[in-house]
Amino acid sequence: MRRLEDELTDADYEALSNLRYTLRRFIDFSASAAQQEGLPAQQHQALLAIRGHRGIEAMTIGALAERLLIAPHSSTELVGRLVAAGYVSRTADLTDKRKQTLTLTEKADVVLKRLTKTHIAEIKELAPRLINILRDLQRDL
Amino acid sequence: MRRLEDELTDADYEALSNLRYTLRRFIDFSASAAQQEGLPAQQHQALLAIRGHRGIEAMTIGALAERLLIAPHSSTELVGRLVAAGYVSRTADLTDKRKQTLTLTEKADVVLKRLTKTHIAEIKELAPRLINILRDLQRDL
DNA sequence: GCATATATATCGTACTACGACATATATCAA
DNA sequence: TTGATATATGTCGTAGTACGATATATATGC
Repeated sequence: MRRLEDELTDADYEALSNLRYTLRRFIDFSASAAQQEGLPAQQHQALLAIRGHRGIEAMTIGALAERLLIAPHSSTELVGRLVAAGYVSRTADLTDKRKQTLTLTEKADVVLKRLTKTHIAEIKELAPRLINILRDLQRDL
Repeated sequence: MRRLEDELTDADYEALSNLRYTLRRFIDFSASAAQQEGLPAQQHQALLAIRGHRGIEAMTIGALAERLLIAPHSSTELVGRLVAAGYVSRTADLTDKRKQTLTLTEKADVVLKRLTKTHIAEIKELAPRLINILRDLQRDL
């Protein structure tokens, strides 16, 4: 379905712009929902990453950094804020004392549960639209 | 397919966490690509929004703000940076002198074209994975 | 032709990630 | 073991960007 010349059409730019707009709206929705619960967006995502972490080993500062695509020392700071706000407890790993294992507090569980329900509902609305945009872009190039 | 209780399972958190991770990777890819071209991520997205803008009327500061979901005066500042860097020209609208119409410079066209090609290629890779994650989440709740 | 609304602009502030650097613990080779 | 190097986390100052508060110019409606 791709045209022979590898030039871009107005429709290509428009489709990509629409994708960004759709993503932005989701991110904006998410940030607002988190803010209403008193959580900055990054802290919410950290909680989700910790809660959603699957694996034998517990979540650590470094693993969180990888999951959030931030530098390890940025993860340290983020966790510092979460601990200060009472959302996360941090204890030294028994087998490797350099590592800090992270656990959600009851307070975090409650808030995250509410937020997750809201988000899944929002995604139910968003997904069809997003899938269409992605299909359009896939068809191209 | 929803369970009777409206409780969330570990798999729900994990799926949502995976979605965020996937989105982050795309955003990170995009920011890196833009940075390589010397553009901060927000400036890249502004250029895309201007170029991808469809409609009879030209893009303005206010319309850009709406499209990027930022406050009008943040749009002013963003455009200020773009003009300073030679990516955008700003001229007063003839019919409404309050408005500033925005146009991409040749420099911006060249850079944005390269970035857009790269992005469409990346989306071709990303889309199937993202669509699967979205489908999983849709099935739920 | 005044009152109000709209569009854009300016300036100081706050938040957060980063770079540079530091410390503690592990690991590995000799 | 010991020492060298790597890994994990932590600290502090800096920079970038969006915002709030506020200001100005132009439109619009009565």
